[in-house]
Amino acid sequence: MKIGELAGACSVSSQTIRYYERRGLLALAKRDPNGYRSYDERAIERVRFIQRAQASGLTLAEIAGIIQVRADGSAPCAHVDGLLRSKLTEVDSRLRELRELRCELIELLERSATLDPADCGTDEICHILSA
Amino acid sequence: MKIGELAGACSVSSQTIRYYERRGLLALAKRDPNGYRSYDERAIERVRFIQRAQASGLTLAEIAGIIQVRADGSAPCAHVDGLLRSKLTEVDSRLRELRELRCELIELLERSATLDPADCGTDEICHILSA
DNA sequence: CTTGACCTTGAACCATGCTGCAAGGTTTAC
DNA sequence: GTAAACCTTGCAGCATGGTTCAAGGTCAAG
Repeated sequence: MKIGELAGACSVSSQTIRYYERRGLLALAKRDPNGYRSYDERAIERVRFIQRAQASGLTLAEIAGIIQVRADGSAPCAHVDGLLRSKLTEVDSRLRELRELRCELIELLERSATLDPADCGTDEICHILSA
Repeated sequence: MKIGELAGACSVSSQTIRYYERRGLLALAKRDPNGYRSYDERAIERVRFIQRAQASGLTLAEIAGIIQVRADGSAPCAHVDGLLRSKLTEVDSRLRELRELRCELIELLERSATLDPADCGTDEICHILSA
């Protein structure tokens, strides 16, 4: 399987595959006599793993870390569990921030609805966003 | 008022002030005979405006756009209202995404709690994140 | 035998909001 | 008079997850 076929099977670009290899997410590929990278079915599974991990909010660096633990011979379960927990904490605090931001935006929009643009003085930028 | 004083008054660095100038968020400052930038009180108000707009989730590019409308002589209220509305839409969809991600993380963590690391086969990276 | 589609490498570029550095000039305090 | 603390400029770098480019090699179809 050449790089383009692997990429197509996983709906990413060939460049992305090479990028994953550089980042240590994919092992150095075997090469055909012409120098082309050659992959087997397990490479598809590996890319899918990366995609599932990304969908769980893990960064490529974190995913590379998981793969490294496995490569070192241990089950990365405890490590993964820890990552998922801290990711949950991050998501929760980001959710709090966004909810606050949402409130702020609603307030500003209500204010905007009651203000007349004609009253927006030239000595300020815009009274909707004034102090 | 020199750049460091303005920066201190707004709790940002001098570099940030220069950066805002380069980005078109602050007008080119008047210069003292020695070449130092010289600001008046209104510069403080301007930086505070930028900070409030940022706290509302607007990007520096969007804030520069607002300032440009004002510089062109019009009240930017309608423009600001539009930006705030689209920002609310963005925040709402980001909230949806994060809530989904949170569910996904909870499910994975429940799964993690029921799986035994000893069952995590070497033919996969980690069964917590398997298909 | 040429055209087009694929493959190779390394490096630069994208957005975002700054921050840091180098190499100098100025001002203030002692 | 000298050292610290400010100011100037321009340019490079950070993190993130890729994308794009340049300049070439390989392969299959017609």
